[in-house]
Amino acid sequence: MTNLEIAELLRAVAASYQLKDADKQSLAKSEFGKNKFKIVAYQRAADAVEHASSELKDLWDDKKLEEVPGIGKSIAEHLDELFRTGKSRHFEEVMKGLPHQMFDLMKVPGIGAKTAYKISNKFKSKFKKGEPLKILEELVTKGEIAKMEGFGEQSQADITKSIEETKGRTRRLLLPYASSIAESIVEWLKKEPSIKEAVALGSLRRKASTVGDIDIAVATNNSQKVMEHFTKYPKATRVLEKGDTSASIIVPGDIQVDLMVQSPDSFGALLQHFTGSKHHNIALREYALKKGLSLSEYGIKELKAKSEKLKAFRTEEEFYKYLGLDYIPPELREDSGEIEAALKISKAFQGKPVGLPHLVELKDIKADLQIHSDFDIETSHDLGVSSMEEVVSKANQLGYEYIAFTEHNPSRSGHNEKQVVELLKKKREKVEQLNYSIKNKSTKFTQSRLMKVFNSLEIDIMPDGLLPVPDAGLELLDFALVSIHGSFKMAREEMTKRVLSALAHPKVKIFAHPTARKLNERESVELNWPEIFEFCKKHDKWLEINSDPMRLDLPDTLVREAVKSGVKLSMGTDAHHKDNMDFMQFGVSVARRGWAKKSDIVNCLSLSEFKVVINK
DNA sequence: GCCGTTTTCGGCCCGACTGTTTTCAGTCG
Repeated sequence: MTNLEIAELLRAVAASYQLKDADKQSLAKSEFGKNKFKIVAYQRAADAVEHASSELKDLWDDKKLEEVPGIGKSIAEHLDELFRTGKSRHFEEVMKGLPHQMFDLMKVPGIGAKTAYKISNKFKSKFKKGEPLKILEELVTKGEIAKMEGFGEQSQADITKSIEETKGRTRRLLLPYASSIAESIVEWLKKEPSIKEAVALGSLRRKASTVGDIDIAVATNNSQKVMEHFTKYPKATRVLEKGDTSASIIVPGDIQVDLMVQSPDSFGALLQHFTGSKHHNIALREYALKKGLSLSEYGIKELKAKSEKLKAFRTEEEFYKYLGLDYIPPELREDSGEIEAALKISKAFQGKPVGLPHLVELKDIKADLQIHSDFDIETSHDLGVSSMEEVVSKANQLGYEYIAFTEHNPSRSGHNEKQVVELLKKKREKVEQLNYSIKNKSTKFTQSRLMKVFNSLEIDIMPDGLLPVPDAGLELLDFALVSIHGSFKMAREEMTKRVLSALAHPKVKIFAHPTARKLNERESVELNWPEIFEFCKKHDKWLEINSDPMRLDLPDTLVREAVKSGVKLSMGTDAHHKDNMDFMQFGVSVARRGWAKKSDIVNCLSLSEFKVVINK
């Protein structure tokens, strides 16, 4: 079972408990609502599973299920049974008597447990044949839903539109795409004079690898006007909600855009609230409650004070400060220990330096360590389209001290070993020429800040762990990257062996895009990460953070693990065009989300420092 | 059902919006 399937199962269990609570007739009054927190617990567990960095099955193999926050003894036991026997008697017991189609209906926004139950129960026989969502579509088309008690024409129409939008919205948005949508909406908002500020928040501000919907906060003293203006966004295909302080629209691509407004005086609390994550906010509010404070998007309330006067904040910094916390950068707000770390008093806890890390920033980056030029060495995969000279000039603009050219290795079919070595000789000569020009500040490079171009190569890791380049070819390189480009589906231990065998070569320094995932397209390969980390640390190998927005690989959660293990990271844009070198910002966001500091990243070393570590 | 540097018992975030109700339940973020 995949993590997603398990998460769906846990949500189904949560929904079942919800219905049990609601079933007043079969329960004594004292029983009513007693599952309230169990429901929350199952929902939290579902979220945790969905966002887990490893396959749950692997964690189960290693007996580490309970290490996932949100999974305790009880759920771990049920999952254990599920993995061993293929089912859990407890889950089945809880869901007994409920039409299983209802859990499919709940995937439609606006349909929760109760609505789903009512519909699937009423049309039991119809749902028996065919796909639940198709049947639901038929029902709304025939006008059957509007006839039900508690429903009407409006709710039926909403369901119709939601089904349609669900179909269009199967993928999550990559960061650059989400940013551009948000930018154009912010631009539209700023045309309304009463808007003092408009900022995109949510997962976009936290720089999550993908974005589900777009959240925007506005500071204004005239929310009425803002609501009018926002819902008239020319590209909006539907207005989902429009209230006094918040509204939602749908834009092309079936993407939901949520807006919240607040007065400039209280804008800090709204920024904090709407940036999330949901789990960060819950944890923060629980922490505040213990101090007798209640948090919301409006500000902070003293619970004891009789007046319950609300304290307002202009900025987020003031908001966190009032709680006795250091400012928590948005990238860290995932409820994964950031609140504890931001607690000032804990800084000297047990003599260990805790506290928040000083996260790496884009300006700290002095190099790009994966770039593909158009220099043709008859590669196994796609060549770049910019010349080495164009890349060098772009690197100068970015203020880098050094870069590495990492074209793919010459294809193995079509070349014998001797030919491969010949091609690599050609490339080495070219790089040497380039370095000569840079060093002597030839006319093209008079302003050059860039001091060195490294001769590298991105080499396929063959299924047997061997490299398709002979030693005589590897000798020509300053260092090499290795990466997986085929045979992705391999058992974890076999895959681990494959990778370690390739990494073991002395010329190999970097494991590039280590999980080989492609967002929305391809899942990660399975690897024994603790073993990989241990090997890298022991042998001075580096894990790449590939900054291409469709990869972002290592993923943030694994970056965090790597950093904890003391493994060094290398940043590369994987640029196949000089303009793609701007992707570095996305890689830096991943590094920050993984709590990486400057010292964790080899690209932050100066050229002279880098020259030392590259030969270690 | 989960969780813990004021707790292994006794807590568990806080609010907005809508439709179909006459005062709230359901859903969402």
